[in-house]
Amino acid sequence: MDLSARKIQILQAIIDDYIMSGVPVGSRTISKKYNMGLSSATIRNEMSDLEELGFLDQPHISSGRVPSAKAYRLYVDSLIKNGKIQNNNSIEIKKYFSSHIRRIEDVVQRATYALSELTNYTALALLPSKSFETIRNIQIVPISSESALIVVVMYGEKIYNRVIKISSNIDKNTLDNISTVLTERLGGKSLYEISDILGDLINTLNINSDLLNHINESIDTFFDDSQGNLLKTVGAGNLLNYPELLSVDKAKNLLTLLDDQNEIIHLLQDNNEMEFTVRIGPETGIDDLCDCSIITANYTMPNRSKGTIGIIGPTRMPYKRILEILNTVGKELTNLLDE
Amino acid sequence: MDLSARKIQILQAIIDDYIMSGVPVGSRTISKKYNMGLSSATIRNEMSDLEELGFLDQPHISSGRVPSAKAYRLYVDSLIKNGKIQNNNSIEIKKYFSSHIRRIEDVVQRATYALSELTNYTALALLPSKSFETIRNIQIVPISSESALIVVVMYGEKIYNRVIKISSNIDKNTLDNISTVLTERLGGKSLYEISDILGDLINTLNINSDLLNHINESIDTFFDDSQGNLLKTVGAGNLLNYPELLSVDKAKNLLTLLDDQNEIIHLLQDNNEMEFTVRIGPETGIDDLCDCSIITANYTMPNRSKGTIGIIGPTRMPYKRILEILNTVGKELTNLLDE
DNA sequence: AATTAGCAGTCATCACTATTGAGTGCTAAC
DNA sequence: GTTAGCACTCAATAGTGATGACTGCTAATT
Repeated sequence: MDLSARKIQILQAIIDDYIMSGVPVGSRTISKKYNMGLSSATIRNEMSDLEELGFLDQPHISSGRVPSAKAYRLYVDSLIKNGKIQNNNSIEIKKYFSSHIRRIEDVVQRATYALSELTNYTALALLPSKSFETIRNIQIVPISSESALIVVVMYGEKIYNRVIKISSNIDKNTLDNISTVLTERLGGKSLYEISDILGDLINTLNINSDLLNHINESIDTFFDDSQGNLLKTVGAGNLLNYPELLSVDKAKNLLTLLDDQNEIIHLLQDNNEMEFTVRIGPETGIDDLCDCSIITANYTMPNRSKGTIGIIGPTRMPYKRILEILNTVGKELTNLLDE
Repeated sequence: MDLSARKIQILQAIIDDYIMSGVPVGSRTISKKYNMGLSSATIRNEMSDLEELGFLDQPHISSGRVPSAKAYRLYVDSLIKNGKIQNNNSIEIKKYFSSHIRRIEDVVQRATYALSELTNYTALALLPSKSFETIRNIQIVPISSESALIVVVMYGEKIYNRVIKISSNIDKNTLDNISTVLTERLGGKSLYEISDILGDLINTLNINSDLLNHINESIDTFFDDSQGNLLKTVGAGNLLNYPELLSVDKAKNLLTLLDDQNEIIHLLQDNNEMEFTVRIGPETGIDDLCDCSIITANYTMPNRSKGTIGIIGPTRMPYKRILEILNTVGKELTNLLDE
């Protein structure tokens, strides 16, 4: 199973050539272009071995060979292991941002545009998950005699709010007091924890249980917020740039997949803390993506919660370059959010 | 120039047939299928006239005829003028909404999904323009010794907020007072008007000008909010369903157009208060859309501001059905937002 | 034992051709 | 004014053969 140095060299040449040309590469091409002092016949034998080992595929019997997902995996792993992914300083990412953009959503949106333009692939971005957010401050603000606004400020500047009905006999002072208590009790907690705490509060304080229930219900609905906007997608048209995805059916399936954000979100969220996650073809676990790779990097918010940014493109992809771009954009994004 | 009843009848038949079949329709087809007691030769003569008048196009010299944009225009105008656009009660739109969705964005997003599924075209939605929103309530809430949250509640439940720095010597009461004054002075105004008013306030009151300036700056940035999310797009993949748009170049251009939201936004915003706006092919004014039609309807928010919802598809489109669906969805959307 | 040259065989691609059929315009007859 | 008939056009389709880039295999070479 262990590959000889020569096999690796040949495999590398095939990968390089195929990434550049996009057409199956034959033994003669390798023999001539990458002069390693071997005849095409020898290359042929080695290629035959490599195919048997699962690193090469042959679209049809008299065509050249194409790297398999396994080959790309080997290649990408060696890139990452050998620390070949540096910052690509030639990339001018700053120019995509204007200084007055503040909201997290907008910063991420811009980065996604940047990524799509820089790579010419479809860029994806996942906003930080709510499960990392913790509450900083809660304030109930009356807006009419019968309604109030509950504002929940999270660490990291994210803000949720809801209008709730209140009975008209609650005055501003009472609301202020309740706000103070809630901030004390719920500060530092995540949205997932507060339902229980509020339940306790209702039992122990035994006041305004109506109001607290309303608040509890409101906070429950925070989870619905921007569900549709959790995922940004830019450059879907770029999918049509690549002949291997160009069959109408494939392209349509991919576009439909992008519409149904849930599946993609799950995929992007599952990135076990790695700096990069590279999913090649079948590794994505989604049938429609069997000819695609998804490469993602994480960015970090000041409150340590993590979002994900990445691209989706054909498995034939200049992985080194893309990883460098992603590295650069991810770091820059983290920096921007730090301000 | 005025068309005989017979010409109109024949034109109608051609439009109907072409909308259904998608292939250029010939004289014999009309003569046989729509038995109006005329031979194909007569139809041929009439078709020749209709072509000269600009209602029909001929893809090539020996093919059948295809309705021109002008023909569709005539058809659509007659549909609308004769009040043929009813609610299509067979359309189950309610099932697309679950009851706990509250935020405007999410309701509209759902409606957009619904529209895309019902029509099998690409659905677009434009959120109501900020210029219609008016301020209901302003509240400044301290969140730490050096920062406060300014919350601006608009009529129609939209809420803006920003974190601003405050000097630590401003206490909660002062903030409350300022909030009250601001609400009094700015209530009922639109975001566009307040800069001047705040300027006046700074001059006349001559207190806390620092804070008021901060607030002014913050409110200025409201205009940046969700600029990227003003436009919803669902079902881009549906563009690939229609052979007339299927050339790779065309499809790519369309997808790129959808990415660059500004152009579409302008198009959708320009709908001069009509119940429906139908733009056929060249009428869109966008080159890439010369084979597409855009049909939009308005929906109304409780605060009377208007958003737009619509679809984009090939010029060959069952206009009657689509207009009915749009009518139904638009009305339903207005109802939902009313609650 | 590894490498290479040579050769037969496979297969996608492309250009070319012929065929088919839907559709037109025109003219003469009804 | 309407229709029948006919010559003509043209897109679409299928079939053909040539081309060229491959491979796998075998026998010769190093």
